[in-house]
Amino acid sequence: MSPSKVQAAIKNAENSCKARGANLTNKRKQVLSALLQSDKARSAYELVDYCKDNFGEALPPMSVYRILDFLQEEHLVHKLKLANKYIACSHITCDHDHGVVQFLICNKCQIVKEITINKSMINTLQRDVVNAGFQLASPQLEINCLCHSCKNKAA
Amino acid sequence: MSPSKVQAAIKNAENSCKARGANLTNKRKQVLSALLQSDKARSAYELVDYCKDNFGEALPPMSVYRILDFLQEEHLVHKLKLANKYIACSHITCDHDHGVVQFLICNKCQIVKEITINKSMINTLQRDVVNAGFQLASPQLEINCLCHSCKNKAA
DNA sequence: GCAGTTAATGATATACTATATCGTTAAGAT
DNA sequence: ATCTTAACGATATAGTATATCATTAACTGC
Repeated sequence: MSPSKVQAAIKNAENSCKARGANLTNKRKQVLSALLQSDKARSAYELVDYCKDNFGEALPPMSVYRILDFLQEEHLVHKLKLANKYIACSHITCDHDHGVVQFLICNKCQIVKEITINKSMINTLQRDVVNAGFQLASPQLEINCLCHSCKNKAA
Repeated sequence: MSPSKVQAAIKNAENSCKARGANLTNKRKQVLSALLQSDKARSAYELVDYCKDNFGEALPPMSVYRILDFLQEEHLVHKLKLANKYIACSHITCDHDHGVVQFLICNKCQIVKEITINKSMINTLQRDVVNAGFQLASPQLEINCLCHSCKNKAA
């Protein structure tokens, strides 16, 4: 994402936090912008390194985890459990309705692609899940995939 | 699963391994039966404890991981990445066609429920994924859920 | 402004998940 | 019987995450 877009997204996030009575501090902004700048998901320890390299901040892992918790509570960041990595929520920069977004995660290189699928599909799935006595944690699924480039390498 | 069913499943697994030129050793059987006996997914270290308690075997973690790798290669065990835990593949005990099985994983208690969904749904998803330049690693999805019991506790 | 309180961060320890590597034992083949 | 490979043991270490207690910063009411 371009620097100006990152700045805009941070500004939006700041306002959204303020509206909820929360405080987007400098360090929290750093972690969020590290995720916004990245085209792929980052692990907590990668964020530690990133902040050290780019902001000169010796942010310890514990702080990064705390900040990630905060950002998740504010719905600014999402944890991909399939990869044990974190991404900035896409709605930060684009809030008009795109349908239902799903995460495709490459099992090899862990690049993440977000695709939109038909809403009725998720509704159907949701019904099946409820019939089984469960409920969806989120309409966004994490889907184990292989990306095109890794598929070619594997061949 | 009842002890007799576990025994039957182990027997099937043994034959399937033999047919593929692999060897289902005693320790591998122990790990597999630990998973078959469980109604929920188990972590590698839980399996270490289970084998110690139930078979008197001091199976070190490294061995359990090796055995899990083997069992996955033989398609007897599946790793749930959402939970970092392992389950016995359901087709071991029941091989007739049930449609497409999906894993519902409770984010709180990590109980796992397998449900069957309409095959056309997965086909549609698959098409979307391919259009995005990716491919599904498996038709079985891991789905972040909340189970009924944990939902009630939370309320 | 300042004491009291809460929010944020620092520091340290430790748990949990997983892999790398090298050595040893057991099983099967010629 | 030796050779070879598969299986397993032992140890070290990497990677992910949480618990806990101390300190600092920010905010509140007076």
